Amino acid sequence: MVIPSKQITDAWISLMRAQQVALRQAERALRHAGLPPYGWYDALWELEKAGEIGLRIHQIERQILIAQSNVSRLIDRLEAAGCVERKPSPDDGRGQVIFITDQGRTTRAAMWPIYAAAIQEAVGAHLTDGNATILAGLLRPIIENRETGL
Amino acid sequence: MVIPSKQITDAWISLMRAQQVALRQAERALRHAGLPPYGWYDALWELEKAGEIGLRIHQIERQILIAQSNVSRLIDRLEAAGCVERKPSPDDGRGQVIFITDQGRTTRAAMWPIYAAAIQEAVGAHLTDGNATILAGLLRPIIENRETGL
DNA sequence: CCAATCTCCATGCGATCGCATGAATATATA
DNA sequence: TATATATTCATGCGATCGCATGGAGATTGG
Repeated sequence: MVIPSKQITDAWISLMRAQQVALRQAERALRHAGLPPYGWYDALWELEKAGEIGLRIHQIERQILIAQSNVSRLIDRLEAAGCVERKPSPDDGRGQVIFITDQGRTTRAAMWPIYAAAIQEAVGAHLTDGNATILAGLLRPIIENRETGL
Repeated sequence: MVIPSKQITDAWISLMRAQQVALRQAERALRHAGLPPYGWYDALWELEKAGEIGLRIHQIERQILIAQSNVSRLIDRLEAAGCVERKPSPDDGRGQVIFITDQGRTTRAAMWPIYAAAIQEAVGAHLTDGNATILAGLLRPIIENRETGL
C-alpha cells in the first residue's frame, strides 16, 4: 500500500482548506449582495460561452464537475428564475439542450462585479500572476484525473 | 473596482475544481469501504493530536475550518458513535471539552489506510514532493486570509 | 455590584448534496 | 429484427450545509 508523503498530505490538507475558505468568502459576498450563489455563475458562464448552440446536461456536468443529479436540479432552479430554457434535443429523444436567456445573461453580468471582487480578495490578493499560473498548473492534473479516475 | 487578472481567475477555477474532484474521490473511497466520511477523520485526527487535553468546540472550528454549527453537529455524530466524549469545561461554564475515545482512535486508524490511498491517488500521483510543497506554500496565504478576512 | 456586551454552543429551518433508482431512448449484438 | 446493454436525465431519500437565532455563562465598565 502506498502511503502519501508528508509533503503530499500537507498539500492535500491545504487544498481542502483553501478551497473551503475561498469559496465561503465568495458565497458570502454574493449572498450579502442579494445575488444567486456561485453555482449559478459557473453554469451561466458555460452556457453563455456555448451561445446559441446550447449545452446538453451531461456537457454541463463535465464542464463544471458537479454530479449529474445536481446539474439537473441546478437547471431546474435556473429555469424557474427564467435564466435558461430547456428544449428537447433534435438529435436525441432522451435528451435536451439548455440555452441561456437574456435574463440569464443579465443575471450573470450582475453577479460578475461581486464575484470578481470576491475572487480578487480571496485569491488574487495573495498571488502574483506568475504564481497563479504555477498554482493552476499544479492543480490541472488533479482535475483531469477525474477523466481517467472513474 | 479591482478585476482579477486572467491568471488569477484561472487559479480560482482550478482551485474550485481540483478540490471538488479530489474530495469526491476520497469520500467515495471511504464510503465504498464502509467507513465514515472525510470530516470525521479531520476532527478525530485533531482530537487525537490534542490527546488528554482535549479540544474546545471553537478550537476544532478553527482547526478544521468548518462553520461552528457544523462542528457542533459533527461532534453530535461522533459522540453518538462513541468516538468522542463531551465533558463540561472546568474553566468555562458555557463550554465543554471534547476528548477522543479508544473507539475514536480505532475508527481513525481504520480510516487511515483508505484515506491515505485516496490522497495518494487523487493528489500524490500527480505531484512530486517538491511540487507538493510549492502548492501548499501557494495556498497558505489563502487559508490564512480567513483570520484577517472577516 | 449591576448592566451592557460578548463569547460559547445548540438548534430550527430551508437549501443543497450524493446516492440509488427508474423511465425513456439509443446503440450494439446476436 | 429482436434482445441485451448503455446513455440521458429526473426524482425520492436521507444526510449535511450555512444562516439566523437564542439561551447561558463570561467579561467589561461604570
